[in-house]
Amino acid sequence: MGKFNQRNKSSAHKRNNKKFAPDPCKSDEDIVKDSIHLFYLDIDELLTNPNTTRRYKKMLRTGIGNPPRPQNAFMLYRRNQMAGPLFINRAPEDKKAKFISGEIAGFWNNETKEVMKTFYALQRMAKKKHGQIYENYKFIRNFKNQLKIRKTETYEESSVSSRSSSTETFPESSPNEVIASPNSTNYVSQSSTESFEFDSIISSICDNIQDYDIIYDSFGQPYLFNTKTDQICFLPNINFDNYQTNEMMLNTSQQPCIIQQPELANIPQSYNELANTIQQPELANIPQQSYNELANTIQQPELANIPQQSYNELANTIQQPELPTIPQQSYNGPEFIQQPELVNIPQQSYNELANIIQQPELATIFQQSYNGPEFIQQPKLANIPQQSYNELANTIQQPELPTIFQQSYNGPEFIQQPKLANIPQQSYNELANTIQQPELPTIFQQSYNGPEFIQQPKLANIPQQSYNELANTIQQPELPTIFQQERIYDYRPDFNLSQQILYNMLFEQSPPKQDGYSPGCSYKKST
DNA sequence: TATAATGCTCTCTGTAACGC
DNA sequence: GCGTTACAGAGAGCATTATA
Repeated sequence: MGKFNQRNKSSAHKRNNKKFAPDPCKSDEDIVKDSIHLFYLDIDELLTNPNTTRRYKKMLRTGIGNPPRPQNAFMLYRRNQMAGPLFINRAPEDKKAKFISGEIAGFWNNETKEVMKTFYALQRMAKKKHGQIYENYKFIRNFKNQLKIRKTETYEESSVSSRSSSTETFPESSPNEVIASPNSTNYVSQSSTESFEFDSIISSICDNIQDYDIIYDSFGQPYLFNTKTDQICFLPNINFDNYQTNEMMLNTSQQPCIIQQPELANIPQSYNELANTIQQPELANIPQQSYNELANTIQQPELANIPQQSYNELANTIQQPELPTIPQQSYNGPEFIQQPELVNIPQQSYNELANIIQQPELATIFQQSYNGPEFIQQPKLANIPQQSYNELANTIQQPELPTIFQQSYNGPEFIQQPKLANIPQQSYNELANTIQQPELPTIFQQSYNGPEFIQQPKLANIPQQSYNELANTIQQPELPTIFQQERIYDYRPDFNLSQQILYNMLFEQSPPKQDGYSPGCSYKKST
């Protein structure tokens, strides 16, 4: 469509907008409710920006992105039409968007005033809902020249390191300085075959870690820099990308984060609040609604195949057929809220559970988990079917599983320690690789799912320390190990960022190796 | 004038597997 | 080692209207 036409239609829409202004005698909700227009999507679903879009998926992949704009009347109309029988069963060759858009535009322009009025009401409702989800959202236009700059920045970022989302990360390390360094006399080792030197350097780091920094050249290649001797060491044996999460967390916890990218200003507010709490603004960009897609993105199809709303299938996946006895709605979203008959958690049932799994000391933990203030203040969330936990305990014979599930409902720790919400969600990949227990990431994902997260952001705050403590209690040391790889709460305050990364690399269990970069990346590795 | 959604097509880039 | 080919993944473009 040409610019000229678009400008003409733009003026037409202004007329329409005035024509279909809010009705002072009727709310938008009533307008929609009274409409006889056929809706092929649930109204609530229609009003919500879909999570199947490319921008959403990109945000899942990169963790960076601004909230989508609220849908306008035509977009709502088009989306509804696309879900209708006229288009949904159409052959792929007839589904080209360029034709469909025109076709739907034709429908739109021929619609009655009543239908138009309905969709303008929906537009206002969508905007309202959008405002609830993304508080303080403000649309920031991305001009073409800015886009070009941003693309360049993105290219450089990707070629430098996926860890470094901004240049503020390492202001003390100028890439130019570093790239010249390998040619200098201070350069220690560049060949991966020089393992002896590498080992000796690592040994030196262990003894004097505070003398070292990590610096990067313009290709993103990390080097070890001895601040006392000014020596630079190439680190061929360490995949720094594995420590992305650690660095991100350290970076934001120890250094002020300056957001220069305009798109970051539009972080959904609900995530903003979370991020503010945990002092990790970049984590706010992680879409929390869909871990299936995340699993798809991270190329772990087996994770993606675990339906999050279904414990039956989960149980099948992990080959524990007895798990289907877990009432599924109790863990998930609106269904749970809409089933008021599931009331009153008998406290002793958790004692019994603990007894059954032969760890009486857990009884206390369980009771706390289910009796926090939220339980009292949010009675509808208390609707956890009770006998199910008994049945679960009777059947599963895996004490850690019920424990994990219950964590999802948050004990007092959660309320009293909101800052412990720092579960890096991008790290499910590494988590899944590490633990090799597909049910565990799935379980954790449950904790973040569903509308409750958006509507009740505090419910997302799973206290991670409690996992460690819990895991210690039940004598499953692998659990704290898993989480420790993903977070650093016990970082050394006397270390700077680089030293902390080194510290974690050297003294913590190495995360699984990953590909250096995925196909399609338009940058070359340094040689 | 970018962008909200959509699904297809095309282009670009990197990698692997070949043959020479 | 070099060139070619095939493949995969990512991203842009298209086409629409309304909006900031």
